[in-house]
Amino acid sequence: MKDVAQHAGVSTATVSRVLNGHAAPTPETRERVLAAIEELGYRRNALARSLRTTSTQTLGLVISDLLNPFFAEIARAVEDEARSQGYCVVIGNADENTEQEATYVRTLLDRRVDGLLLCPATDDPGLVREVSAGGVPLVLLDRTVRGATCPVVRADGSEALTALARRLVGAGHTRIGVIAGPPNTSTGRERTDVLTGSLGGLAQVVHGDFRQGSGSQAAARLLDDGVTALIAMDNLMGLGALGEIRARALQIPHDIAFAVFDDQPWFPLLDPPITVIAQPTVEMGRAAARSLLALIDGRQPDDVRLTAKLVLRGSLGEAEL
Amino acid sequence: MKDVAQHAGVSTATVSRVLNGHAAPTPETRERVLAAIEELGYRRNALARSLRTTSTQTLGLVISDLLNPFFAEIARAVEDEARSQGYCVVIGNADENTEQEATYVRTLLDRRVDGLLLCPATDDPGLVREVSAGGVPLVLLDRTVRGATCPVVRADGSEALTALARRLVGAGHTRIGVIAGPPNTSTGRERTDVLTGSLGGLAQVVHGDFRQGSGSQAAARLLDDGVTALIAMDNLMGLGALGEIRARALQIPHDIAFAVFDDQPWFPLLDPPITVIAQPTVEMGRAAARSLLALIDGRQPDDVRLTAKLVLRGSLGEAEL
DNA sequence: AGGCCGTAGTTAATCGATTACACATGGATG
DNA sequence: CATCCATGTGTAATCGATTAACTACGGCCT
Repeated sequence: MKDVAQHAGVSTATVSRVLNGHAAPTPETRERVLAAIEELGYRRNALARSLRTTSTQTLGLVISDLLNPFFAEIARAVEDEARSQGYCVVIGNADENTEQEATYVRTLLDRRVDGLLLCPATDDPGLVREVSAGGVPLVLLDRTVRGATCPVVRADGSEALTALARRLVGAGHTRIGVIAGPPNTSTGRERTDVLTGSLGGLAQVVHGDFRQGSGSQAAARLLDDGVTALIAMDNLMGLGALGEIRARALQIPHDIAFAVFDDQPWFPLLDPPITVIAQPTVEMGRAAARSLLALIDGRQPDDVRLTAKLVLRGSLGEAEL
Repeated sequence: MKDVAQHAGVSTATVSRVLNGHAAPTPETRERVLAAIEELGYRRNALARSLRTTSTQTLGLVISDLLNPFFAEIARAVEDEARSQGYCVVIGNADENTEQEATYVRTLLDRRVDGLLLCPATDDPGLVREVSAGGVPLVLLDRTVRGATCPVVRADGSEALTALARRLVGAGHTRIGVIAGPPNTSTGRERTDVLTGSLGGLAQVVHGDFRQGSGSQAAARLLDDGVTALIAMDNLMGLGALGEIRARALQIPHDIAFAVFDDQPWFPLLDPPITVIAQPTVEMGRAAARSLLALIDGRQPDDVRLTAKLVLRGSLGEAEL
């Protein structure tokens, strides 16, 4: 910057003013400065700027698993919204691992992100407290924690799940396998509670960890137990379950009715296409980013609760008639 | 930091020494400092540190499309490797868009990443030159640009593609539809050249843009033209093509032979399972991160060329006998 | 003419770290 | 006993920006 100033025959203060679009500089000086910048190929050091202004124009996003397309879509949406407001997003991948999650959150705080979006790996409020204590704006996304005091953005699947339950019961299923998420995550617990609640005593629950492997194992257990319907509580466990179903050469829906929480572009391509509960991922991501930016802005955004929708495609068989 | 120093009755220099594990401080002073840090909940400002040391311990990764699982896997691998060496990764999503790509690259440079991994959207060397001119370590990943002078990490599909071509020809296919990537990307061009080359005059090529929509459109065109085999040059276009095939109620492999470049976890679940050319995504990501770290370290890593493998699963029909 | 004001630009303090250099202390050496 | 060195710590310059406070200049009013 000193070089630019010298080159243009002004002081660094003037260069800074030009760069920040302040009122002061004459159009003529402005020109000279811009020319010097151009000529020297100068780019301002964002680190120094941030140090001085205590604003990085950066949001942190810590998600549970980058390989899960659900989170990838969310990340994408967050990024879009943030960029449109001049913010940049740093993504941290916690891998459904509490320790890695904490490490990432701390790294992001150390780098002074202006705000943090977190999809907590568990419902333990420890980490959230730590962030709040540091006074950094925080919004929870998809999942919440016990006694959360910050804004939360999530999808509500209750309606869709009860509708699904009603159909299964109506079609005469009496042994319904539920591949549930981890009970120490809000989404894992809530979805399962709603579904088993509406199924009365017909549900058989096995807990997985929101990953493919646990999906196949859970499916194997439940199929051994003789269930006639299988519901996976997220797309990765659904993928695992489908693998197990295929390995046993079972026909959907004839041998087994099947549905998944989370939609994926390839679900309609299966035969039959898979019935799902679709979450509005893009809207979730955008809403979360907006809430966080509002918070950074000093406003106090409300919680956002979007609704997930049951999409019937055929994998439930007669339950869809 | 001043507070910590005061609290421990030492100078900031000593605090800094403790923090950086320098030899100097007495075990006893060290203890006092650590206690003060603990008590005050002090966390050091990474911005200030980076400003002074001119090292951010951060790698930039600009990928073409976060929603493409191929890139998501790569990102994941890069991140793993980087973290294991104490580096953090900032991901930028270019969305197969040159302008957004340039914006992201510049943002990352402004934030003084220690090195940059780039999956270039086109083979235009402009942006690469700009980065090199700035003296920032750069490694290209998956794709290269014309006249690249920096290390490149990619997968070589030539062998797999010729093997695939041989099988198609051997099975008697005479009209083979190729859903190609954009000709201004190295992967788009090279894959297509190899395949059409080994197919003699039997190939019919339609160019897509590595996204789902273009895959369905290209498939529609080619199917209208009466091809008996369809090869998609990446997984998203493959997804689109499958949609079109399904919409027309065509049977694979009876009505149409089908294969895709890129593997995906759900390909084995289709009926029949889809034959693919699988790229070693994880190894690519790790290798790229390693190369970049070597470059940052002042070493001069070689280009890395891994091989993609043909995985036969049944969607080619008799071509697989 | 003298006082006042607005404008364009400069000087220098500051953000929070790192680190070269200076300094003090104490034990070993000639 | 003076000298020297090793060791642990403090002082202050520095990284590259922003910005409050100040100066210089010219015109306007009375």
